[in-house]
Amino acid sequence: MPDVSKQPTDPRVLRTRQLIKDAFIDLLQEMDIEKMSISRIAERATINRVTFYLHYRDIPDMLEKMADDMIEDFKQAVGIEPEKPAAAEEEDWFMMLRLLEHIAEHHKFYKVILGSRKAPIFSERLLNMLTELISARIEEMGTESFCYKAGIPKDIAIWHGSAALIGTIVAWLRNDMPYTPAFLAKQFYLLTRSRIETKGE
Amino acid sequence: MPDVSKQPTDPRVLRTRQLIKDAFIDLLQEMDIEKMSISRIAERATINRVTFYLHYRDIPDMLEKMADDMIEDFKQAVGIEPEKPAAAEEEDWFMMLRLLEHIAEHHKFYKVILGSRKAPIFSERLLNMLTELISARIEEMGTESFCYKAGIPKDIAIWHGSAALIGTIVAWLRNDMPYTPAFLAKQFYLLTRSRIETKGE
DNA sequence: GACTTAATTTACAATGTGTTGGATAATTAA
DNA sequence: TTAATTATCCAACACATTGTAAATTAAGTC
Repeated sequence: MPDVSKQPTDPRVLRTRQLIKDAFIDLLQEMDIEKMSISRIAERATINRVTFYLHYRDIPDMLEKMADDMIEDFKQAVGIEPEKPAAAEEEDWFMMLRLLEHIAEHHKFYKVILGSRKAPIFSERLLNMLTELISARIEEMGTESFCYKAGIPKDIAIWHGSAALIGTIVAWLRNDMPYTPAFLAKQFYLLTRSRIETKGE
Repeated sequence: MPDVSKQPTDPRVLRTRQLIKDAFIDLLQEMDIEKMSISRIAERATINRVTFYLHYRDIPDMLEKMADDMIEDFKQAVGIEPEKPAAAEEEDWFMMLRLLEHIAEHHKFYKVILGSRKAPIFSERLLNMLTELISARIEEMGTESFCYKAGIPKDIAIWHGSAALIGTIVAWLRNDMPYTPAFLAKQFYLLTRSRIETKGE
């Protein structure tokens, strides 16, 4: 069994996992995930089927670990982890921009992984992450937020906001990104902020 | 092969399909859809495995047809089909209410089918339906709408709105409906309408 | 160059798939 | 009620995929 630790260094392991990932993405464009099999993946990846089992228990396990990696890359790219209790106001806009730019940069991957209705795990994980993010935002704002003033329960606002965010991104990807990240970020900012600031009167 | 037409009348057919549907919903609560097999479904439904093939080609086909039925029931329950260019304003609120009440009435079904991240087909279909719905709404409003005044492209507003709607419903189901349909409809109305009316000044 | 570990090869039992042909039972029409 | 139709059951089949085990080969590390 190859190194299970997060960051394998052996080039053979890296190569194999990359081959598997590429093969999976490749196949996902051709067939439903239902018809996906370890045999097919191994064949497309030009590795022995048994080798697959040295890295993943089964396909769901593979998806799980790939989703882990995705979230990891995502957080790092968008720069969420670090400090930043945020400068509120425009900080949201910048984060949204970084987020969309990161997706645009790897759109080939994200379109297949999120856009196809085939592997819900990925959208699911991203939704969870964004939910935390938005949740933290709203929490930060406290009595400043629109929800508070309008008496809207926070959790409802969070459900609404995170679903709108991921849904907009997915639709944007499915339509082959007809707007620039900056433009879309601006529009989303308008759609969202108008709720939080405007009515506060 | 049993009657393929939309409304089979033979009680044997109705019984079998109901048994399959119940077994499927039942199994979905226990296991990932990945581990779902025709064998298991047939066993749980207390029908012969071969009988399954008399009704559905395979599992994806079964999901497809069940989703068709769901959308059909949904449209009928919410009463979308008929005329009603809508009285604008509060009409939205009433539709949202009927929609949530219908879901609440069959929450056992919808929670499993939508709430579990296992059968994306259903959420997908519902999303499409709601997208059409919201799309029509925004189209109706024309130059009255917030998007128009703020210069937000319609499609972005539609992506945003429909994703927020279905996402909120799914989250509501997953959390075991902590709010009444009426209350949630009201909150959603506030979150949405504030965008469309407020900033229009 | 020796050691370590990944990947390959071959093999096997177990399970699920999709399709037969014929028997049985329920439904419907005469 | 009888006779028809037709859904379901049953047994069996070839086939593919799965998950695991052994021994071997190849690549990477020290």
